[in-house]
Amino acid sequence: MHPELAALFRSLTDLRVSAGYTAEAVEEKLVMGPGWIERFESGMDEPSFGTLAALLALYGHSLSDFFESLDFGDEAVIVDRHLAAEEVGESLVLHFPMGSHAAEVTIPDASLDEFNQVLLVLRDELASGSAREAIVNCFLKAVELWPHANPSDLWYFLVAHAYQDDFNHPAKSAGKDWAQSWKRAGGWSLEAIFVNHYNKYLATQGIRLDMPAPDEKKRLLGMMGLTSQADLEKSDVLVLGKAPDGSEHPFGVIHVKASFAERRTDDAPLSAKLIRSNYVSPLLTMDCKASPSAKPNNRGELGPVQGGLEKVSSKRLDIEEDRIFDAVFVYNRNSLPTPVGAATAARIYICTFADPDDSFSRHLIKKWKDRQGI
Amino acid sequence: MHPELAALFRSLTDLRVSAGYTAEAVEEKLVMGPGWIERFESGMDEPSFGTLAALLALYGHSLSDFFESLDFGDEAVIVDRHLAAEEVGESLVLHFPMGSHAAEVTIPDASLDEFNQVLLVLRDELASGSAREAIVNCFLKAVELWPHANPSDLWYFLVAHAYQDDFNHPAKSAGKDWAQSWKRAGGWSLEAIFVNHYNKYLATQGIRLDMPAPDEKKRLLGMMGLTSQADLEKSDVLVLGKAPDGSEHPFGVIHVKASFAERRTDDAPLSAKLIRSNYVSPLLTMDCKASPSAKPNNRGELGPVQGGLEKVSSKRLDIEEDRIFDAVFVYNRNSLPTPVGAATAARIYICTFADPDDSFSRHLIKKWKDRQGI
DNA sequence: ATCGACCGGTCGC
DNA sequence: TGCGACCGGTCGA
Repeated sequence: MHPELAALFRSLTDLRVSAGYTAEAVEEKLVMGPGWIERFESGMDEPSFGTLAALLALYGHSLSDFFESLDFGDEAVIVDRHLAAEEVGESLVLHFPMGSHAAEVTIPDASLDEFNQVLLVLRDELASGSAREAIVNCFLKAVELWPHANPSDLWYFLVAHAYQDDFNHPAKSAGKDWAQSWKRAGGWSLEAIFVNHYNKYLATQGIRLDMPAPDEKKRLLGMMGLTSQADLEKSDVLVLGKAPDGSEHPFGVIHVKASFAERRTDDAPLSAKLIRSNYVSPLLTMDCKASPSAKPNNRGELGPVQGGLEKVSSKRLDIEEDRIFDAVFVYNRNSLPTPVGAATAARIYICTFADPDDSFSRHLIKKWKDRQGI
Repeated sequence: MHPELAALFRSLTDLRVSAGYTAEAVEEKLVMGPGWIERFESGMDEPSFGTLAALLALYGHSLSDFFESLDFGDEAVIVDRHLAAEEVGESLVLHFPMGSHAAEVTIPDASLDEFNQVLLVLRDELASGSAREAIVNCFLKAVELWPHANPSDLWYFLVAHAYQDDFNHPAKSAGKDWAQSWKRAGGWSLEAIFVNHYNKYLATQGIRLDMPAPDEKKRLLGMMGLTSQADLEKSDVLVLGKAPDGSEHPFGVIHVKASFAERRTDDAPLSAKLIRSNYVSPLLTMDCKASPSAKPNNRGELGPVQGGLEKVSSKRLDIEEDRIFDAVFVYNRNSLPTPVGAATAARIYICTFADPDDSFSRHLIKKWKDRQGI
């Protein structure tokens, strides 16, 4: 909030006292929980026009009286946005609300100009095209400009919050719950991001990722012996390999998740079937998770590695011991991979978007070669 | 929005035109998606103070000038709330935002006075006690006052929205994301509601529902042969029965869900183990689900029954064919139960909160008797 | 402090 | 059209 506006709201106290009301009396009159009047008067929260008008009416004042003394001075008046950015030295600092905190996150070696390029991709494509295209292209622009940054941070702190800023969307879609919309559109976009990022390189290896339409998906899953409705609904991205004779054969399913929570077990039944039939069944995840904080740390949910003194999370054990996926590829640099040499049932790898020739590609290539008996 | 305030916002058009700006030019200057200026000027959306101040600054005006002509006249100025109610004839009409709609839902044979009693329970307990107690007591008050109403509607349209109204909470918790808070606190409260509602009656039958602390829960699950960490984390409410010698024995787990979505399969592995060991493993659910609409219909997610012409949902088949729970008790009068006489693997029953001696209680009592070999 | 499960508006099919 | 899976702030343990 602009400091002059905050100062003006502080003057509400005098108006209230002059009118002979205690804060509690006003809260009771307006049927509010305790403490709201104090918060408005301290400038901590901004009342809506309706609420402010109701308060002033109670105190015998008008909105016009009230704003008479307001002078923003030389300081720029800025629109309040869900996500704002500033350049600090060589870094970019993102500002956004997180729970009750005004959070800030630093993207090193990044400029405001680059930030605006990334944001512009989102805004322009949201105005003209589909949400999925907008999110995919915005994120891919971000990892292209900042290959050194943590992809999970760009996803969780930048793209997610930019998407949830009302004003980045065309006004015709106003009223949407952008947090819920992000879950749907973001989750779906993430699948497309991986397909988009890996396919050009994988094509050189005779492999292709695909998100086919339901009928084609059903046909391909059928070729892998998966015929249930649940398998159809749970499978995200299919993996296809080209045989020496040029024919294409499905040989696995990629599971995609922005974050884990308890939802990691959703895909387990399908994954178990794939693994039993010697198909690939890896999970690709941003492993986004931070506690609300003024300086949030996107530490992910996988926790410490096995063999140390700290408690090992059930999420890590599901993978490294129970092998609910045949491998997990995490695009969060803060997450801890399975240590090299550890004898686990399945492994966690850390990846970035810097080069598609990475451990995930090699996982697919190896399996495709193995299946062909080479 | 108050009509006078909407009229005032419409005057923004003149100020903008006088200042020589097109709507598009302002959107570009303030880095907004297309259409926002028109929405503000049409009174469809309320700008924040910061946004309004930025617009007026651009047009060479001040907030004080702007509000000078505002006169609310005789019409009452009311605070804008997330949930509002009015009495229409013998009914209560609830108003709340739902997606881009201003939604309304009618509770028949209910008064504004009763509504305020229900709301007061919530507000007072949120101010002084825990969120769980507040939600449990608010809902139980609602079903006590309105036993004829659809419990799922009271949960989903009344308690949920009342909880998500910032002003029903003490201001010290401002800034919370109440929609997310509702998911956590509401889901947990729902378990307590069932325990609270059924335990008095079940005690007369030697049965008790319990939500024990982790150590005790672990011990009781162990008695049923459930020792994994996942089973511990997934089990909500335990069912205990009293043997003729007075000793208490766990004989099942109650699964509780406000709504299904894809999350219904989360509990399936635990439930399968319980069923194999001849323990009870029912699901209790509000089956809340409505499409966003001006007149939302909380139709639930179970869809049409088997044997008709319409497509049967996989949610229904999971239960009636795959028996992922040994029975499902739905507190939504709009949901369709398994027809009497249908030969299904497990059944869906509709319940209310009018009398705890219902099909759910009988399900537990029968199983406890069977297990004792009576 | 860390770790866990809670759920519902969204939007493609 | 209605059904389906998408996910993250919350808050007890």
